[in-house]
Amino acid sequence: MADSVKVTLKDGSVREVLSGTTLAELASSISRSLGKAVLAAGINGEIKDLSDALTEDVSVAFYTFEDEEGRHAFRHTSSHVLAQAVKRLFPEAKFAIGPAIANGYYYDIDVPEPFKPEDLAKIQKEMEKIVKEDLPLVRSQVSRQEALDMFAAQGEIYKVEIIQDLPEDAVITLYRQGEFLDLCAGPHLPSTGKIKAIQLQSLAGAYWRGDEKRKMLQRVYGTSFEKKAELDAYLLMLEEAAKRDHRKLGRELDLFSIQEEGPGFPFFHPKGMVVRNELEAFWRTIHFKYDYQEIKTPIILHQKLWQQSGHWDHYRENMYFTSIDDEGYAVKPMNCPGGILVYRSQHHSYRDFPLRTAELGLVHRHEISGALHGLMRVRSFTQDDAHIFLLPSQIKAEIQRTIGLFKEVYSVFGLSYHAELSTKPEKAMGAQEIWDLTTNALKEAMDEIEMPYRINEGDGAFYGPKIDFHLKDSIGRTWQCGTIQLDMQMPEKFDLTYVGEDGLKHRPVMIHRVVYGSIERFIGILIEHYAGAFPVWLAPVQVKILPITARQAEYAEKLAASIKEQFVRVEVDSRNEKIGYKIREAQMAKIPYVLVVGDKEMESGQVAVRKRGEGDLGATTVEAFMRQLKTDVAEKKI
RNA sequence: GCUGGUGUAGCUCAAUUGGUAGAGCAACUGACUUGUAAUCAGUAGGUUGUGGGUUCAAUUCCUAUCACCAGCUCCA
Repeated sequence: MADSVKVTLKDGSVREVLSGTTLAELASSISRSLGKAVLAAGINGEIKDLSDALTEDVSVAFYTFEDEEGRHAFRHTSSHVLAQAVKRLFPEAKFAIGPAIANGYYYDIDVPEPFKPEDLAKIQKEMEKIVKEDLPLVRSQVSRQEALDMFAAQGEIYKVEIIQDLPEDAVITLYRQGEFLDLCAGPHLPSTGKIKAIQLQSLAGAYWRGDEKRKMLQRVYGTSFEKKAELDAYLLMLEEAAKRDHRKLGRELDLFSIQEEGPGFPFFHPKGMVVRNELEAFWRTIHFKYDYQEIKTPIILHQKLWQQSGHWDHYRENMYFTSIDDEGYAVKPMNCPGGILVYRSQHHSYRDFPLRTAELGLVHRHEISGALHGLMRVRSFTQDDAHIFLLPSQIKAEIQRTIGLFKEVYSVFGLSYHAELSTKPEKAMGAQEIWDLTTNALKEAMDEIEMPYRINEGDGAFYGPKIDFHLKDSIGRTWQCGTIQLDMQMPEKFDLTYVGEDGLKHRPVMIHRVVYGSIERFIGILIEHYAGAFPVWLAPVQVKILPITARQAEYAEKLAASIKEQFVRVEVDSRNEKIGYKIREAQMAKIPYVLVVGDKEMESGQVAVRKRGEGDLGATTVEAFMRQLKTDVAEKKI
């Protein structure tokens, strides 16, 4: 071992330190020069605990709260503080896992009595005490047997299970802070005192190991920041985000409702229906452009169809059934069998491929009550479905073409998304070779166009692998919207054929895909994305005319009539209210254009334009205003 | 479905230890005829989610049930 080692820092500077110097020691001097606390460190690109000692020449990067790595260590340590506080207050508590997550951390804890909301405040107080105690986090390494014995002796059955599941060669480390000891890989902060602002957020049940057959533990969610001001800003941001909640805006803007008489079955009100119809109109235009043909298939179909499709075996618990003339029927949970029957009603040639049939199909699924969520998760929804029949050789190109369509649609709304490739689930139909083939086809198609994606193991449809497109809601939860599913099972089940170049019958491949996903969910996403302020082309009311007094009422009505003639959604507010009041209402209704007309405008034949978000733009001619409006609509902007 | 929480007027919320419900906004009526985010006054509106129970008395306590909220599970 050398007496000194060279440490190369992120900025390229090199320091020479005594061998055995810990990262924490080095960090404190870095911390002073940076003017902020160092929370984590990476050696040669690998995250390390700050208590690690330097024994050879390395390059070191230090992370502060501004870095993902620093924040992660910060939150991770916070979760240990949470656990310690719980242990002090509830000595009989057993601990499962407590990771750092996107904006905070949680800990899953087994307590004899579920926590009450009041307990949160108590726990938080104890956490603040632990922070004040500024307990150092000390790492130690133990053998597997030592760890098992220790946790078994303490009755920490979950820790024992975690250790047992670790790979044979795993390095097992423990962290001690004061009287509290936890199994953990780290990294952690050097001491609890670094955490300045703590906020416990919520309580929830969570199954141990995410398995609904195992015990439900108590999950405590919290967040923490380096400064109180950062915490306050974050909480304020959450409050603002909550104002965008589509369930709240849906009621305030009178777009839709969900009533006790139909849980999970949304009602679309006139204003919501405008948005929906515009989305459908746009959908039809773009599908015309991409060479799709539209069909419509029945909502209720005979049970034997669902038995043949495999839905009876794989999806029955989510379906609604009925009987007609003593025969069993089911309400469709998916559109594919209908699309297949349309395909099968004719002979097909390879020359017609890819054959793209689209359907805005209303499906019903019995989702469990706890899963329902506004428009995002409902029991009755319209999928903007399409079934594409094609030759195996056309798969890659068609997948890429479909991804192109998706990108075009999402970009119109300025939505950001991420893609996931979902592979074979446990409850799957078909041979492994087919799954490998189709899964690889999807991978290849994406890799070739450099489409980034994650892999979601075991989450495919029962008939094939899929690419899912996830969009974010106002508080960052993601919802699957678009999906492209490759299917070689249904064509087999339904004995679908086409006549090939050789004059013989062959089996086509099938792609199922939705862009919006469900119109309902997509509208929910859009409401939150736009915070209810829809662009002009989608706005339920595009123009509101406000006469200042009753004198201009007639002029306003005439104006409205001429605007409406051009298929613009216009309303007049001729109530006897002050102009300020009417403007306030129009703004709160998030109407993009307000036209104020008083005596001046009436005499000159003009309108005073007030644009949402920009305020009073002054008077202009009706023609000039209409030109602007039409440009907005045509460009689908603003 | 599970764990916890919530349910009072159209909306947002009140109602001391149990003493049969109030406010603001919205609605309606009237006055005011108004120049860019709230004019004033008045009227009406509730079997307190629903069904049981305890009690002289229940919005309040107990119980069942429904719906909703957070999360888990499941999924577009």
